[in-house]
Amino acid sequence: MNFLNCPLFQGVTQTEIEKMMDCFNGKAESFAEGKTIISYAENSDSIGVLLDGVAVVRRIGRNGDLSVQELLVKNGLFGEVFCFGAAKDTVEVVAVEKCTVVFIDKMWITRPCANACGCHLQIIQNLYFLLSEKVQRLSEKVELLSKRSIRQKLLYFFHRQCAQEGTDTFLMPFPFSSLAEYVNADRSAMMRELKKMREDGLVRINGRSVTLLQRDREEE
Amino acid sequence: MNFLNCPLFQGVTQTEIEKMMDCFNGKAESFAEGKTIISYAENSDSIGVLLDGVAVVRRIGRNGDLSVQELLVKNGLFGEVFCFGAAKDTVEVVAVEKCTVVFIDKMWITRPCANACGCHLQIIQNLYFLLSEKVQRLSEKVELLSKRSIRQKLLYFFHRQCAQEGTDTFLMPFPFSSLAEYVNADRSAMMRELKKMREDGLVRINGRSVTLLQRDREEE
DNA sequence: CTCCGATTGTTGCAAATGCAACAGACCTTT
DNA sequence: AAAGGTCTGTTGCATTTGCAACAATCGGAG
Repeated sequence: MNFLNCPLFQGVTQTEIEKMMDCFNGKAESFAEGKTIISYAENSDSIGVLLDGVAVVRRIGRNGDLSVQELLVKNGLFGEVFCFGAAKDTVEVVAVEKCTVVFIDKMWITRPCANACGCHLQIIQNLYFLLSEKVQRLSEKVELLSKRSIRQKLLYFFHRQCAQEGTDTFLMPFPFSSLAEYVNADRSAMMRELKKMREDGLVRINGRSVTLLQRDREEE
Repeated sequence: MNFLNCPLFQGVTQTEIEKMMDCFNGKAESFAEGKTIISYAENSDSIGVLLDGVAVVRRIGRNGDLSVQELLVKNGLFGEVFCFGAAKDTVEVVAVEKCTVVFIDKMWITRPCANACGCHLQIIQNLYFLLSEKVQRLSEKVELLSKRSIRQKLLYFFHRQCAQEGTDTFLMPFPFSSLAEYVNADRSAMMRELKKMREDGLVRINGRSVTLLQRDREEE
């Protein structure tokens, strides 16, 4: 098992991690496709690391409505949110393909362990960092979704990509069809708007390369 | 200064807190209306507790676009998110009215202090808990905003309220006009939809009391 | 090369939504 | 009682968007 690329263990050496595994008696478990890895209802008592495979986090409301909350891939972390904050409804982590998982007991996180691992604090800090990142991602998405029109949503997204790159041009990280999902709009409607924006001289699009043409301000 | 109602210090006694204040040399500072309490750019080095007053957290993009991220009231916490996760753009906390604030250095949070306060860990845990809650609130909002129609957004909101209460009736916690903002729709459009929903026998509305009439399923 | 699937691009039409404008209800203050 | 504010409720109209259906392009597999 290689933990080095796992964000949760950033800054901790492989040997330290393996030593630590005793503390929270962590052993890798396997789950076949379709199996429920863990279910957070009331009794949420551990978080987990997905060492291999793909899984989804899905929320099940009391009324049976179901929604996919997150997609987990190799090295992904799950349960960090539901372990402490008491979720109102059930959250399940389900294997989409064969998965290998290590669970870490919640208790281990909240107290120094008997062995007084030096890296204990490091991991708590990592956890904190990962949560912060998640909050920021979500805030950003809320802001995007709060834009009233497709055009505003697109501009918001484009500006953000550009800011990240530092230039006024960027390469789409995924196909336009996925962008439509992301901004929560119908694909054809989005394409139509994209065309108008091109005609209005707001953007230039070449394949997956998008260039923002400065001259627009005040999209409040 | 009374810290007892402050979520960050939950589970810690008043005397302990005051003793702790030495550790992170926390002293209350005052800010007049309109003043910037703190600005998180690169150099984010402390979180803060709003002991009194009202403030807003706002994000300023590189392009100058500004958006209010959060409203802080008495006992509110700020900076927990930006302190560690490196924000891409600047975040400011600004006093809306006269504010009293205590800052806690980031260092104090990440390491055990010299005095080895017993409650240190408790506070880190509280912080973690608060972050989890925030993630859940945001996830919920993303889910709501991802509904394609006003009707679906309203149903989602109503179901959620009912689930919380445990009944099929609940009292609106704020005026309908605010609900419109929350679901990110035009108020009149929302009222129109609300009327249709009443006509379709989905809900019954009496003043601020809303009753969900079961018979609907599959709003996917 | 050829076929196939995924992606991009387009269009007509119906439905949903935003916008503006207004009226009545209710509450508090003067 | 009168006045002013906020909240609720309504409606016409223009615009935006979703939906369905289809054409064109591209890239890889055989």
